[in-house]
Amino acid sequence: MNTQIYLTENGIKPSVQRIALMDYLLTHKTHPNVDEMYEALHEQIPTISRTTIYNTMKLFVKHGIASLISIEEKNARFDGDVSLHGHFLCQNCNQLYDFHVNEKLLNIEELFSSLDGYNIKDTQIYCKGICKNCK
Amino acid sequence: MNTQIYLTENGIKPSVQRIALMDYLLTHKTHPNVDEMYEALHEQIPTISRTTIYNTMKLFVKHGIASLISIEEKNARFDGDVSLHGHFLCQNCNQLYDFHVNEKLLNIEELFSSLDGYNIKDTQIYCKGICKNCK
DNA sequence: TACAAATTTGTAACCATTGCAAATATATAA
DNA sequence: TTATATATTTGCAATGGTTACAAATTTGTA
Repeated sequence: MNTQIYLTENGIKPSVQRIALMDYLLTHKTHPNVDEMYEALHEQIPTISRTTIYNTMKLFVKHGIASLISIEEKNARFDGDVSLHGHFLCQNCNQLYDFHVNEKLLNIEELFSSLDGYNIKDTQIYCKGICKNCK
Repeated sequence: MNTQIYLTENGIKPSVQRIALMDYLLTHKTHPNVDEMYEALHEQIPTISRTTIYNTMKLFVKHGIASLISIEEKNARFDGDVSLHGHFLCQNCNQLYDFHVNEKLLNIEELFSSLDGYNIKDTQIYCKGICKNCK
């Protein structure tokens, strides 16, 4: 799917920087932080600034085409996959894994039965512990 | 239940500051941040410092008797209720609500079926949106 | 081409959190 | 009790991720 069209369809005017950032998110499932995106895009867009990345991520999150992952204390991470899935942070190797959430539990109404009448815009499921490789 | 015994049973040497902080967490379900705890305890313990609160919260979290809630970008919040439940942040009034998670879904194995072999120490479920009062 | 609006950029500030060493409190041994 | 070692607390300085802001650049439009 064309990234430029994807941005436009989601109400975001495409620019060189925005396209490059969304491309990066969609092709790197590493949940990058701002510094990692800066280092990665610096070569192809030498003038890119961290402020632009912060602004763009905020814009993406507002329009629902990126998720803010706040599982790490220090850094915000971002994910271009906005389908409901969980994130597991290994407290030993610091790697961040996606994990699948059983489809039959995706029914938010049932899972969060006490939130009737609340307008839920974003759901995040975080786990911390030790991963298989580090055990 | 006596807070001093509760700390001891969880491997934490009780001190005036630690007891006061755990007492505060257990009697105030407001998910306070460090500043709020500092302001609240300053009167009864005039010498208390923010560093002590940070250190103590880290200790509580490590021993599993408090949860770190990182749903807000700026501030860390803490919860003395470590049973699995969700947190909802209203993006309008900024209030943080607890919400009940259906008991039959508490089976982590089923919910997180793809995390077999991982040692899960902490699970957090966050939602953001607009609360009933603000709609 | 000229002008207006939107976007990007760099720098300075902000501020929550941590590092660190001195001060204080607590536990232990003689 | 007194002396000594250990643990805890404290205040201040430093860190570093994020944001504010205004200038510079790019884009859209007439």
